[in-house]
Order: sequence, then C-alpha cells, then structure tokens
Amino acid sequence: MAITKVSEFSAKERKIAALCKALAHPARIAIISFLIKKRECICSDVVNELPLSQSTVSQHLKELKNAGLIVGDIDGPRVCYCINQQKWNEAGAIINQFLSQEATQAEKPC
Amino acid sequence: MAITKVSEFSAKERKIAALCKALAHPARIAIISFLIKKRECICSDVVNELPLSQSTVSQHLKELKNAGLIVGDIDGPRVCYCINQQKWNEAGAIINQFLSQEATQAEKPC
DNA sequence: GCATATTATCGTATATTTGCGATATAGGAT
DNA sequence: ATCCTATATCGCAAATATACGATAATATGC
Repeated sequence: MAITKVSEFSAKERKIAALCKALAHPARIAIISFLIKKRECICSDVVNELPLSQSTVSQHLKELKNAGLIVGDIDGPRVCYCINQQKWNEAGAIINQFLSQEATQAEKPC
Repeated sequence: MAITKVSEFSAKERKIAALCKALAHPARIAIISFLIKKRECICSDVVNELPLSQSTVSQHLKELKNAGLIVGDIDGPRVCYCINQQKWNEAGAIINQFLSQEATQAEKPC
C-alpha cells in the first residue's frame, strides 16, 4: 500500500482507533482481564496463563504498555505488571463516549 | 508465524477482540461517526467524506458489515448504509462490560 | 567472579491489513 | 441496446501483526 493514510484522520479518530487496536487481539484481552483479576502479577504468571511463548507474551505486554494501559514495575529480576488505572479509566471513557454517541435527527435520509 | 493462536482463547475474549478490531482503524471510526450523524447515506457520500479511494472505502465498509455493525440496503444502483442499531448496542454493551470490570480484592499482589 | 532465573529483544517466517488502479457487475436513463 | 452512475471485487505491492526460537540483558544468590 506504499503509505498508510492514518495521519489524515483526526486526532480523536486516531486515538479511539489506537485504543481499540491495543484491544484487538484475544491474548491482550486475556492479559487485561487477568491483570484486573489479580490486580498485579509478574510476567511469568501471564506466560503460564496464556497458550503462547514467553517472547510472544512479552510482545503483547509491550503493546499494551505502549498504549499506556498497563505499567511494568521492575522488581529485582522480575517485572510486576498492573493496570494503569488512570489511563484505563480514560480509555474506557473515550471508547464509551464513542460507543454511546446519539444519532442526530436524520439530516438527509436516503 | 506459521499459525495464529486466536482459536485457543475463549469465545468471549475472541468476541471482544473482534469487535475492537473492527474499530481499530481511524477510517472505520470516521465511517461509524458519519453514519451515526447522518443516520444513513450512500457509499459515495462516505467516499467523499474520507481521504481514501472508492475501493478502499468499500473494503472498510465490508469489514464493518462483516462485524455486523452496519448494514447496506440496495437501493437501485446505490447502496444505502446505516448502523445496525441492535448489533451496535450489543457491541457497546459487550465492550463496555469489559472496560468496566471491577478488580477483585487483591488475590496475590507481588 | 559464576550460575541461575526472569524478562526483553533480535531475527525470521508467515499471515493479515491497508491501499490503489483496473475491472466487473448492476441498475437506471435515453 | 447503449451509456452512465454506483458499487464490489480482483490483483498486486507494501506495511504491519503474529509467533517462535535464540540470544541478550539484568538481578539475585553462591
């Protein structure tokens, strides 16, 4: 496709899409659910929970971290992951606002 | 990657991820917003609204249709697209339920 | 220092997505 | 029938995502 056109959309549209993209894989949904349930846990706990290799899990964790949804605190040789509660709440608000948009009175029905 | 492991996750996890994936591109966010605003419109209106070619827009519409979020009614030579209100509400409920999960009392903080 | 445990990153293969032009398809108008 | 408009699909190229094994990096314990 040569070049992606993502940059031609509004910041809001890109933000919503980026958040959804971070949640667009079942492994990442599972990781988030697991972290919410356990409140916090080390990377190897996640690896044990998922049917994926350690390197693949690490990649998914990285994506969630890049999206700001989780944080990893270094704890000796381990990394303790947990939800970034503030960002998680913000993300929920942004996505929910989009999901619950109200239709205006029909402007020009076809 | 040889083979995707999506099928090894739960139906719920896959459902949430699939819905988010449908919303994981700014063009599709823009399309949904446009349809909600206009209530309904023909494909070429969407093409005029987005900085993308007709064939690319058609592909994005197809993805949203596959996800069940929109429907396209054939109207002579045109296709009139609109939100599938019921599915849209369902999707909102599913995603929102996931987003607003409550943390349990910490089971085993690290 | 060295060995071990934990996690991240690199390299690679394959799958999927994005994007477009060209073409096909279908309906309406003349 | 022919032309025009609107949409979908095909074929292709490039970008991105998924997945893993191997390796690097880091901290701890000895």
